[in-house]
This record gives sequence, structure tokens and C-alpha cells, in this order.
Amino acid sequence: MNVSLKDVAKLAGVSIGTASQALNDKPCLSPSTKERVLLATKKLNYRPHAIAKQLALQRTNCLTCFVAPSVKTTWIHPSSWVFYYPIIEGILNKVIVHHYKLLLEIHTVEDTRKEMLLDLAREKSAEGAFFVLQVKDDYDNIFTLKSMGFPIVTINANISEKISSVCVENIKAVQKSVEYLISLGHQKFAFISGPMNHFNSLERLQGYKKILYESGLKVKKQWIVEGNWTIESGYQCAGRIIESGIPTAIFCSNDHMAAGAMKRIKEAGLLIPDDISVMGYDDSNVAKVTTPTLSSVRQPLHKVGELAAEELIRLVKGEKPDARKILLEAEIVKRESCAAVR
Amino acid sequence: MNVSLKDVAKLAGVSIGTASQALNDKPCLSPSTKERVLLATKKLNYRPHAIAKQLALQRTNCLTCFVAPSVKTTWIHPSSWVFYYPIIEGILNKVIVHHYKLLLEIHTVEDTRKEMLLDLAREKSAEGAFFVLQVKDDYDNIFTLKSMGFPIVTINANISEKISSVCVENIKAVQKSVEYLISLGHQKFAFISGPMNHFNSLERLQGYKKILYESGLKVKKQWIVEGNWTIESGYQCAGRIIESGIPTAIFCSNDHMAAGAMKRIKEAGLLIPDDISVMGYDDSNVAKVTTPTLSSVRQPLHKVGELAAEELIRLVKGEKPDARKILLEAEIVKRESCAAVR
DNA sequence: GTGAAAGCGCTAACAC
DNA sequence: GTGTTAGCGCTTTCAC
Repeated sequence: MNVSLKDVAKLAGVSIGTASQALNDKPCLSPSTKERVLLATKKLNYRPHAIAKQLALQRTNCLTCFVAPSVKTTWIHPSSWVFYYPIIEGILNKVIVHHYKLLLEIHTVEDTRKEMLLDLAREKSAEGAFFVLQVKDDYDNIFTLKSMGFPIVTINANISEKISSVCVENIKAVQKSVEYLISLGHQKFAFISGPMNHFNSLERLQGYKKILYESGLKVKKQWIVEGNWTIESGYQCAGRIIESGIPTAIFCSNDHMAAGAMKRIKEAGLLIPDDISVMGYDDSNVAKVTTPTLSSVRQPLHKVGELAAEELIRLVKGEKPDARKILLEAEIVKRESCAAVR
Repeated sequence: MNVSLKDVAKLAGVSIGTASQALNDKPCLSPSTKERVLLATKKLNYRPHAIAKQLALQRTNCLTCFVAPSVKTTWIHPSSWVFYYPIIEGILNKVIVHHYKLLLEIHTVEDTRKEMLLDLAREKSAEGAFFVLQVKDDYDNIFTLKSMGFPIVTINANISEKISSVCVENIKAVQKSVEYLISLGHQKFAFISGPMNHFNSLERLQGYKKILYESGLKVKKQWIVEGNWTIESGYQCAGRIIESGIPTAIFCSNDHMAAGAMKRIKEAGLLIPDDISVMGYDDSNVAKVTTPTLSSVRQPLHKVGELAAEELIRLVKGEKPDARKILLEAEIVKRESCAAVR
């Protein structure tokens, strides 16, 4: 049933070693025998046994993408998919042109602390790994993995100078957003954050504080509230903000929370953008269907995945294994939810 | 650097064969030697070389998920992610408990027609494959793959009696939705479809026609229009419907098109649900943030993935390789966009 | 119980 | 140019 190199060699009337050379385009082979082997290959519909080849060559042509959401009690929330999926797609897009395959693993953050993680390097089933990180945590095992010589690229977080990473400049993006709102005359800002242990949340908040400070505007503590990325939490957060007075603009750390906030704002009898401007983040489809449509921040997530893939493949191939810190810029997408302050 | 079984054996003072037995819990081994081997394993931080093991055992513990979107000119559209992602997550969830790994591949439909597809069986790097199918097409290569004895489960399409599949009952779901609308007094229905070469589109349309026919309502041809799943296309389609008169209810084949349709309806000065009720499909986040919120159809996509994984693993293990056709039921999620006809 | 040896399917170094 | 052979790291059969 299964045709092996031996069968091909026999049919072509050559030795198995010669057959191997013919298939791998080695020089020093008479064109005629090469042709005979290739013909036999066709006839028998032969395809090399991937595993045997991997063992002989000591390379698997396989990378793994390790997605570590926050606590994975049940399923990853849709507000996170919109973040993960384009990245994975970008990775896949590049990985395939370099003839690599991609394993996908979704684990909890806790799992990265387990001994298991080091098996990635010891089992040798993948040649390198992407870590899509969300939660600020102790990533000692990833450092260890790296120090074992295992090629790694972290995505959405730079956890060490020695480990390559690809991220979007959250801080800058938020600064640009707030600057845009300031240019519309806004001075009273509120901020709805994601969970405070998430890289993205922390950086976005940092950017927010920074630009407000630099612009000489005061940061009102009651107007910084923490949600959990969901629509519902956005709704709650907006409620808490309103209790402490009415800002003229609310920056939300993602579109889902922004949508929830908009609902709450409307229920309070306030108009968007007339009374309050709202800004989201992610430029997801949600931003396009709210009423009014939501201004947001578009991150080049496909590009993040593509660059991460190119970087990891570079590391795997062993070219100058110096770590790179790749930063991409996001862009503001202006829609109806932001307007000049009255 | 790399510790192999040989090193473990040497440290434990046994032969390599014995070491292997100890690690694999074979009987007929004195507890004392077994313990010595295990101790050496710990000391050396040994982990078996995955590829070598695979070659010896002739099994890879690896499955592949082949996602075949329609034409993949650029990137998969967000309206499709909301469909793919939960399925993949469900697969992953089950696959991992059976100690399998998952390869992810995204290709075009055309790719499934290429000889390359058969390499899946010949290269032996994966033991089985999921095919997430969207487009009605000629899937001869998948049949061939199956006939080569390669375990396969198709998702979202049943392309052969002989190939196991897991699907959601589109027809029934649409029937339930329309029945719900009929119970609200609606009689004048319009239908916004996805691309007519997509399995889901065809089945949903079929369900629509069936229930209207069975209910003695007439199917107005101008009120069946084809979109492409996007918000924009929903907007266009609604426009075309309105040109031929005003129905009291519009069924949309996904939430994104429904959101687009709602926008167009409002622009025409009509009220939702007062003048027109709108129903979506997918129960995505989009449905929760439109104004009014959108009634929709929730598919158990995680479950689809989980069942597909269990089925494929069953096939891989060779238990009764008879094909199964697994059908799951969707449920209606009632929100504000549907109301009794005035 | 344990060790020796063959074999999984391929590549690569080295004779001829 | 081509064939032979020794691995790659593991499992498993079969003597001892």
C-alpha cells in the first residue's frame, strides 16, 4: 500500500541512496538516472515519508503558535478572537510560503508556568514558537526555553530584551486618539480600561495618562474604570463614570466596551456625540454597526502576524540570533461617535 | 546538549531497550530497575524525541484542520471568523485531551482540487483531517483521500454518505425563525441570502422557501436577494428589497448583513421593528450592539468542533470506520428587532 | 527481567 | 556517477 523510497529505487533500477539524491536535486547525478527516478516517482505516486525525513534531517519544518489567553475557564471571548484571529492568519500566511507548518495551541497563562512548556524544546516536534501573550505575568519558563536555544517570538508583549517581539504601539495609538479628541475641543476625559493585568490595558492607560499630563489636563481618578473587554462591562463602567459627573469624551480600550458604554450613555438621556464623544479600539465590526458608528483604532494585526512569522523563521534559520523588538503603528478611524465639543 | 534515551540508559546502568520499556510502563520489569530509569530520566530532564518516537510507532498524534474559505484573495472576512474560530476552538479543546496536536491550514477551495491535497495521506505527518467547508464545489480529492483510507471529518457540509460530517441544521433553524415571525403575525417576508454557492446560504434559503410554502405564504422573487455576508452587502440588499415594496419582516442569513440592512431600512425612514422586523443569523456580538438589538440564530459552534474532534479521533483509532452524519440544532435568540406586525 | 539487534524511512558521507 | 553503509532516536521482538 505505502510506497517508500525503496520501491522507487527498485523501479528505477538504482540504489536507494541514488534515488534520494535524485529527489533532492543533488548535483553529481547523471541526468538520465535522475529522470528515471523522477519517472518512477510519478508512476508510483511516491511522496517522501515526512517523519522519516524529519528524523534524518533533524528538522521538522514545523512551528507552533502558543496562544495564552487570560484564565481560560470556558471559551475565549469574541472580543479576544477579533484580536487573535487576524494575527494567526498573518502568521499562517507567511509560514506557508516558507514551507513551514503551524501547530496551534491554546492554553491558560498558568500552563506557561508548567514544566510542560519546556517540552517544546526537548521533544523537538516544533523548531520554534510564537507566544501570543495577553496577561502580564511571570514568564520564567519562556526565558528558560529561550536560554535552551529554542527560537521564540512573543506577540503583543515584550517580556525580555533577549526575546524578539512584535507589538502594536498602544501608547502612541492612545495618544493620537486623545490628541484627536483634544483637537475637537475636549478637555474632560474619562477612560474605560480592560483588565489591569493585561499588557494592552496597562499600556493604553499609560498612554492616556501621559497625553493628558502633557496637555496639562487633569486625570480624574473616578473617571478611570476597569472593565473586562465585554459589552456588559462597558455598560457598567459607563454607569460608574456618569455617577461622578459627565465628561465630554470617553476613551474605551476596546470596541465592545465602547458599545456597552454607548448604550448606558443613551439610557442616561445623553446624546452621542453631542453630549459625549466615544472612542473605541480594535476597529472591529462592532464599530461599524453601532448608532452612531464608532470611531476606533485600527491595529495592523495581519501585519503583526506576518512580521512575527518572518522573524521566527529568521531565528530558526540561525541568521544572527539577536533579538529584535518590532513595533507597529496603529491608525485612527474616524466615524460618527466623536465630534467637536459644544 | 540533547539528552537521548541512550544517556538515560547509561546513567541508570541498563540497556536502551530496558529504558524504553520502563518509560512506557511495560510489564515484566522489576520495580527496582524501573525506578532507576525513572530517576535517571528526572536527573537528566529527559523527554523522548517526538519525531523518533513517531517514526518507530508509525503514528504522529497529529491531526490537521484544513479551512477552505471561498476565494481567499486577501484575508478571511470577520464575518467568517465568527464562524471558524469557535469551531477551531472546540476542536482544539477535545483534541488536547486525547493527546493529539492540531495543525492549522487555511487554503482556497481551489487548493482542495490540487494533487497536493493527497499528500496529506502520503506524507503521513497527520493521522486525520478536518475539512471546514463553506463553498459548494467539486471535492473529488477529498473523496480520493478518504478512499486511500485517510480519516476525514467534514464540518459544515456533508459531501458524501461515506464521509463523516458535523453540521448545524440550517434548514430547521430558518424554519423556526420564520415560524417565530409568523407567530408574530408576519406574512410579507423578504430574504437576504449569502453567496449562492455557499452551503449555508443554500440551505438557509431552502428552509425559508420550505416554511413559507408550508405555511401557504407566497415567496416573492424580488424579495430574495443575494449578498456576500458583509455589512455593506446587507445594506445594498435591503435597498433592492425596498424598491419592490415594503415587507413586514426580513430574514438575513447572517448578522452582519442584517446590521447593514437595518441601516438601510432606517435611512428609508422606516422603523424597526414597528415597520419591519429583522432577523439575523450567528448571534455574534454585532447582534448585541445594533439599535434595536438584533434577534438572531445561535449555532452551537463550539459543540460542532468538539463533536468533530471526537468523531475524527474515533476514526483514527479505527473503531468501526462507518461514517456518521452528525446534526446539531440551533436556537433562536429573541431581541428587540422583531415584534408583532401592526 | 534484561540485553542485543532489527527496523521505522530517510539522508549523507564515503568508497568504488 | 552510483552503491553501500552508518546513522537519526526510538520501539519491540526474541534470545538469554
